[in-house]
Amino acid sequence: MQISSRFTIAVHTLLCIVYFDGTLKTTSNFIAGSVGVNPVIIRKTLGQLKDAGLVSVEAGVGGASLAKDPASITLLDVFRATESLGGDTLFSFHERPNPKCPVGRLVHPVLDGELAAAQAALEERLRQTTLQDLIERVAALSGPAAPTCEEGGSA
Amino acid sequence: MQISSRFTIAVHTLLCIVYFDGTLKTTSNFIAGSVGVNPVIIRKTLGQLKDAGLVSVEAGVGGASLAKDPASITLLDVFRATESLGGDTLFSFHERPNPKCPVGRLVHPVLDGELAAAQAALEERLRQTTLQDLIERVAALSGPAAPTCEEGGSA
DNA sequence: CTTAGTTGTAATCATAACAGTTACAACTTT
DNA sequence: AAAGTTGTAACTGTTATGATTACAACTAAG
Repeated sequence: MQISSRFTIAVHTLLCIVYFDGTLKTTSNFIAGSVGVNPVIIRKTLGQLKDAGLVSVEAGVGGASLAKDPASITLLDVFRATESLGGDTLFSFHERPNPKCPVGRLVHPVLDGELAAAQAALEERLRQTTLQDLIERVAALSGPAAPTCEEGGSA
Repeated sequence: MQISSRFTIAVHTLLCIVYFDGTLKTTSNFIAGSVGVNPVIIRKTLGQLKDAGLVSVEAGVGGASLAKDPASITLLDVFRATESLGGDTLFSFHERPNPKCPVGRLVHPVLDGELAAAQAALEERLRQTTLQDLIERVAALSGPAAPTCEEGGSA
């Protein structure tokens, strides 16, 4: 089972907001055109990012902007904002191990720590990359051209 | 989105096979009683573990046994055997980033490496724990009592 | 004040994955 | 031949995802 695309959609959304900052109004429709998904998906994503304190969205007029320094937003922040594990761990566990069996009784004590450590390793790696890192790579690769974006490119 | 419970079910299955080795025949029905799931789920899990070369299953007579030294089976082996990402990565990516947009064009080159690194960190941590490690903890916690298992404990 | 554009959210729909369950052919030992 | 087991197919129910439509609330511009 894969981790949902909400995470990469959210990163893409943030990159749009930063990349086009000051030149274009980043509405949900515009971002949806760059990401290639329905605008409602972007609105929900922006809602999650807003709840996490990463962006602020202009009601009515439209357009989103960063609420924090891009150097202080890590991929882990985005991951946690969008992959709502909400109290749950990344790994799901079968729910009814038999308490009358030694293995069933001990599988949680024996395995939980390992699963938590693996999740922690993933999250630690995500924490090492910031939005600033990513936007610098985009800027380096996209060159000095003015930031523009034709919508409806591949639908 | 969580990683499916197939992984922990498979680990539980392997622990049963090792723990009851030589004392009880570990059929899919028996293992299902310890894990707390339907026997067909165990058969499918055993099929995946067999395909990965981790266990061998006796057709007809019933019962499964390890095909390798427990010290040489890591959680990563089990993870790859059961979470059939089959060519795919752990993170799923939105499928239609707009190639006419700089961000849409560069989101893959910029982000793919980070996602791969995060997945590698998770897998590297899983690789550090062997089935031998886990079974030793079970043995230590379960004490010297003879290995038995009453089925149907919590269903 | 009206209009246009946008956000936030609800409601539906289709699809896919998962897990439970039943059923049954094929196989092995007794 | 009989009993027990595996491997697999088929069907069901549940959950998550993503697409889509619709609409009330909001803001700025004219």
